[in-house]
Amino acid sequence: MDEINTLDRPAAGGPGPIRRTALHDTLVNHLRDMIIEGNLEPGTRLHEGQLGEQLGVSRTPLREAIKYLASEGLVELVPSRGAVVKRFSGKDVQDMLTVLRNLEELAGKLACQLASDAEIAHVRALHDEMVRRYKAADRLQYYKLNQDIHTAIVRLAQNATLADIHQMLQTRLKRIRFIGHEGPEKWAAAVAEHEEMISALEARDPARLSDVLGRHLANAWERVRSAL
Amino acid sequence: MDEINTLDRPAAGGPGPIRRTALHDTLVNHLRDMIIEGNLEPGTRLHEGQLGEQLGVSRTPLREAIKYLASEGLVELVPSRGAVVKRFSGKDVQDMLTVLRNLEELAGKLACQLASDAEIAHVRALHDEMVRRYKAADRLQYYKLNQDIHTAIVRLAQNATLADIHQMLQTRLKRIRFIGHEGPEKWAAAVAEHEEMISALEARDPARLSDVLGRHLANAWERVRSAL
DNA sequence: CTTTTGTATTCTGCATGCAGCATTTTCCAT
DNA sequence: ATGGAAAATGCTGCATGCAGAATACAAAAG
Repeated sequence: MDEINTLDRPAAGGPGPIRRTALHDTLVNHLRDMIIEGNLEPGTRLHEGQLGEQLGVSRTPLREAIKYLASEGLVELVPSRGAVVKRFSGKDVQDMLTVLRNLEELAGKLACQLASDAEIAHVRALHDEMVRRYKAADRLQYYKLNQDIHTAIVRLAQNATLADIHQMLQTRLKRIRFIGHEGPEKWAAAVAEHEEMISALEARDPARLSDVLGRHLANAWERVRSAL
Repeated sequence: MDEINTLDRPAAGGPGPIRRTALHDTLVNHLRDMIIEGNLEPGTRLHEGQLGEQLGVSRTPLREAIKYLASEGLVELVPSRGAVVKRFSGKDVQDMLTVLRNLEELAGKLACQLASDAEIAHVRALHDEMVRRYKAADRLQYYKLNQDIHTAIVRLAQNATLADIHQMLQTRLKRIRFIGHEGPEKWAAAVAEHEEMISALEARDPARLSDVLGRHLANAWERVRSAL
């Protein structure tokens, strides 16, 4: 049992006037996590009554959260039959990676012009930490830092729309990447690509950064395709 | 008074089992149109009671539609204060156009490989019709066909994600473009660019198509920037 | 006249109730 | 036993009700 309303209240007496997160946001995030982490598998029907009871909320805010996620593309609305967790085909994933690749290539170019030295240093720090996790074979933290780095580079482009869409695609793909467990040699290759990314960014070489980001995501498809 | 429930019922006795559009979809489309066409200006508060009465629906489905549009980025949710029509700054528009440009460049490349001759001919037909509207100085239909052509080209890329995101950005920008009334010479230039697009597509020249689509959208910024 | 404080109103957020559609179960005929 | 119709159940979709927050208003103090 994981009632959501309890998660909602922040520790009392915390410093500063912490604005209590609206239930809507909490619900959306919670459901999104459940989908990404596989607690709700693709094709699963989102049962309003049952889910609501499980989360400790009534159907109304739950339905609103579901509509929000539908617009995000994580669930599908079937008239008179509720909502189901969207299932992505192999081609869907390939299509998403194609777009993601193009967006990151753009972000790379922009980042080289717009990023400050401090920001680049921060990305380098993330990278170093990721390499440490890699050497420790800590897959979970490695994945997390990996995504953080991509997100960070995109943010350097200082384009809100770009960042939003990138985040959306990243979220949709998160579940897939969770599954795709590449072997040691491909993992090493991915780390090497990251190293090259950072160095291109530090050199502020847009063409090279864009190029390596593109290759990186092209390879990503190879890494996840086996998982369908 | 434009009650939405009446629009909902299709003409009785029509051929085939026409599935009645769910109210949710109807509401979303209606609100979207109201925002795009400027009936609801940026910054306007979406009053649940008032809007609901005006449209002839209760607050519940209306709230769900608003949440959907929020995820789409057309409205902004303010905790405990409802929803307001999102206002886009000049930089926001510029950012959106930057991303749109990149997406269309990608679509152009893919379209050249994947489109059938018949599909290309269809785009050409749209273009010819658009030119007729241009010569007739029918701005409204010209705009509509203009957007249709861009949408059609993106569809040729056969990438659902690409099409979805493109559609989303196109929608957000629709309102802005509605306002941006360029002078005769810029209008002529836009038509010329379109002509070049179609000819590059017919020649299946990815580099040229990508290039002209990019220039076209770079110029689009010039055309709307005055409207802020 | 401006600022502030207390009150009243309005609106949002969430829960619940009810009607209609979908699905499942039951029962009868073959 | 099997196919099918009809009842029964469960669920979604929408409307309404109620509590609490936000805002608007008004009166009083500076």
